[in-house]
Amino acid sequence: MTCRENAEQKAYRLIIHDIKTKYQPGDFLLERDLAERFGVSRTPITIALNRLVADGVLQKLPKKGCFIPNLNSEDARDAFSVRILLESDAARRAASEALPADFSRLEEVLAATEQAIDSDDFMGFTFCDENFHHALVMAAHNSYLYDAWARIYLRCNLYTRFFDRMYTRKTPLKSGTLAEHAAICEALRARDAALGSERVAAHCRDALTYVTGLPQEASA
Amino acid sequence: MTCRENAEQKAYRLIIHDIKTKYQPGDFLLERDLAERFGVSRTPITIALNRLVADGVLQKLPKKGCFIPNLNSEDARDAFSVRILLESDAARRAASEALPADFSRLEEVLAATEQAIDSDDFMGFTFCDENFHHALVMAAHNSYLYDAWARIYLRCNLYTRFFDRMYTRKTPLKSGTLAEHAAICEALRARDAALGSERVAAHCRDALTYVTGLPQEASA
DNA sequence: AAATTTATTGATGCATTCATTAATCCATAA
DNA sequence: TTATGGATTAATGAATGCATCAATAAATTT
Repeated sequence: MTCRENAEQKAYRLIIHDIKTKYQPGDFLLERDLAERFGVSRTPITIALNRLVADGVLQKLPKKGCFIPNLNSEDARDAFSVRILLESDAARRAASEALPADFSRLEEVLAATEQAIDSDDFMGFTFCDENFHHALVMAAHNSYLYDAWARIYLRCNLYTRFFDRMYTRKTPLKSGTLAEHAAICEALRARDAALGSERVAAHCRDALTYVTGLPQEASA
Repeated sequence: MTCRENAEQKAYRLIIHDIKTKYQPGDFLLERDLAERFGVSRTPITIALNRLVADGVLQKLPKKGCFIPNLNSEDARDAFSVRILLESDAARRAASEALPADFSRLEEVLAATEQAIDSDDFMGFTFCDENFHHALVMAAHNSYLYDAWARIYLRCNLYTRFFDRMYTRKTPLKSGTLAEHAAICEALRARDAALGSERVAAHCRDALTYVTGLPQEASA
């Protein structure tokens, strides 16, 4: 059991949170600043930043530091195409591999999503959305697939968050998302691999459209 | 330009080399030992080890350290299935996206492979084999796809190396590999996405068979 | 005045030191 | 003989200090 949280793990988690909510493309993340704000020394910050560079979330210049990369719509398409490839394949596998516990988890998340929508809780909705996709890919029961997917999903997610903030959307909490999630779940329960993977692919394409179907080109 | 190599980058590179040639599943990698042998302090070693844990190459126990995970044939199948998914998709994209420079690079590697086989140079052959697959995925011109692929390829490669060493193979340097690589290249030149991706998938399945088609179950 | 050189500043890169903790060994008692 | 408990050891976890380098500002030269 990995019970207590490391300083490095804490730093990793908090930095991701800051990236999602505080920083924007082009910003440099200063080690000393992060260390002071998180109440740790520079060492665990350095380690966490290097992990994020390896994750592709940050870029790094020697002796200059780590920064949020500038992203264009071509990047978004490339990233989402990999996510679609992995996540639709996960659905294909989940259709045959998912266990009762996986379905329970998926429907637990669906219920929480519904509740977040009812309470008009945007943060809660976003959290549930992420949880659903994680639960979906975990239901494929392939840890290598999950690892690869989780990385690209994190990067895709950052795009979405940046665009959300750029246009200050507190989206209408579209119940469309919930319906699509439920439809995916239904296909998996029916053990229909082709339908499940196609519904996931379509759902991810929607997410890409949500990101790129906007006036953008904000960066170089 | 990222010209000179970092202590951390050096550590990362040398640790991977040691994993491929020196350590075996179950072994713990001691930071002090690595630091002394590489002539650096513990700090860059710690960072490199954490990257390798994030890569999935190593596992980590709190206050115990990093070790080579024990792998079974189910792991190998799961890992290779992800590699097949990504690499065959890369071939599909490369069929339409590859530029003249990409074909030049691929054929340069093919020539080097032939030379390594002629000189009965096992190390050189292995190096060329890796280079071909890297060049292939790079020809897809999707950096996100390349990142995801490179990670899973590294892990698959480690399996192969471990089994090579476990059975002390200095394989006959099968020209079969070269022929398959050439056939893949040919399909890409013909801009035949379906044929290219199928040939890549078959080639990767062969690699999986090479790893799992052996008396094994050597570990828990 | 413009350009080039130099000094200052502030950041990362890395080594070192201290703290923490898990495993081992050994002595002692049941 | 076996189990238990404390001391020891050796490893990671984390903080600090120093070196290095890049960017900026200032000063000097052309």
